[in-house]
Amino acid sequence: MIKSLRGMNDILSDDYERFTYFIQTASNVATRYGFHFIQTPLLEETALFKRSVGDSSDIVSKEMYQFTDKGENDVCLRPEGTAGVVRAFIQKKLDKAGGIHRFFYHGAMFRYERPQKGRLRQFHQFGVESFGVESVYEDASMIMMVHDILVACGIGYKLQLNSLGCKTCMPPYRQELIHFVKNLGDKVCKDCLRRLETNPIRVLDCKNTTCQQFYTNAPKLINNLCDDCEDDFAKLKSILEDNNIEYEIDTNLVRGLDYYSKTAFEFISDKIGSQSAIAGGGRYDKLVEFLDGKATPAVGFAMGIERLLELIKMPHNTHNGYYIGAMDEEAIPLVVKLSQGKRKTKKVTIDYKARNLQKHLKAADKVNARFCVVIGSNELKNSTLWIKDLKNKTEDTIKVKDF
RNA sequence: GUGAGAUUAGCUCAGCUGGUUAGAGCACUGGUUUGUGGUGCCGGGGGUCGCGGGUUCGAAUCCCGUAUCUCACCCCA
Repeated sequence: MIKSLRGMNDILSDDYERFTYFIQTASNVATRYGFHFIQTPLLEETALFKRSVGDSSDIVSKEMYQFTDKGENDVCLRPEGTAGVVRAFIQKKLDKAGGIHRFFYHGAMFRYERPQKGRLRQFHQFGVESFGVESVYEDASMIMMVHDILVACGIGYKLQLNSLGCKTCMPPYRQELIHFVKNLGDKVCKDCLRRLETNPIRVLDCKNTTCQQFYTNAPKLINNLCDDCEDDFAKLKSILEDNNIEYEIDTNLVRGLDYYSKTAFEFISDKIGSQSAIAGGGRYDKLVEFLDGKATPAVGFAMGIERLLELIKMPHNTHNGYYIGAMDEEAIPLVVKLSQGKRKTKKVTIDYKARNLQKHLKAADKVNARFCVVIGSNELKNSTLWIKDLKNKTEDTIKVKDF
């Protein structure tokens, strides 16, 4: 038997219902915030991700589905959504056009990782990107949008907030931290030593308890922000408070992608295992310029759909549509004909075999039909239909032409 | 990439230290003799016990390998 590739799942029945319900709910919220749908290719030039996400990240250095296509192009399946949207934004010359451009997207992302709960090789994200707004109000608006989407889906969360600083305050801080950790020598774990080379800020988040003891006195970025970043962060907090969004400051929160600056946030859930991040995002003011566009401030977020599916509370499925069946072989053509008419407006399930009434009622139940219509010899003779409302438990016999 | 556990019917699982034709519940299907469901009764189909080797008179059961899943690390949404 041929099986799907590792970490690549089929989405069907209940999962698919929740999947589309989420996409629809999230899209509606994004639309109300003034965002427009954008679809970008699944396949992009590898260089796009190397430059935007950053060579140092695991995502780019070891998790990409990368290959050479028949035209000798170095390409890869997108591991995340932002880079493609930024590329499209620049390619369509919207950076030069100026003004504000707001997009949302959803689709498959690919990372060659070891699968576990909430982590797949092909997974789906819903995300938004906003270009041209420098104000921290937009950052707050992003967070409120995630809040609205999660609330609409009945999902509880915890919001963690941090500021990653900017070109002015981040690099000096990073040097200070590296210096601090290097002074500890080999007392810290080897993961931390590796992080020093790749993403030094990550050491603060190390789960090793002995490492944590050494880091209690480590310098914190939040105390080393420049005036501009400091002001924005304070403002962001007050906007969220004004709008009743609860948050906690997590000075160890780091975004794994190199392009983030200033606002960084993560929505987490304690109900889905160790892969607890259900949404993450922040500001990336330098990325457009970095990808050869005209400098444009930007902010965005992405949500992991598979992780959310476990948490979504769907509205209850109610009785809906018709079930039509026959108790006599000769009535089957009529069943088909009636269903074709009714299907112009309603959901109709039919059975091609003659069965007794009990079977039909059971089958109608099973497909969650509101009405069960049955044609027997009596009905056939009188040109009538027997129809039962399965919800209100009432029944009636009506003329075929009145159906 | 590292460590641990799992894999038996469509699903959830039982199957003792290796011993006849591998079981249950649910699901599916047929009947319940013209006529009332989601919640009755009686029957039926369905498994190369993840895959490949090995040990043995004999393997679902023991050993090795491999794949996948789960959990944790790592990473991140």
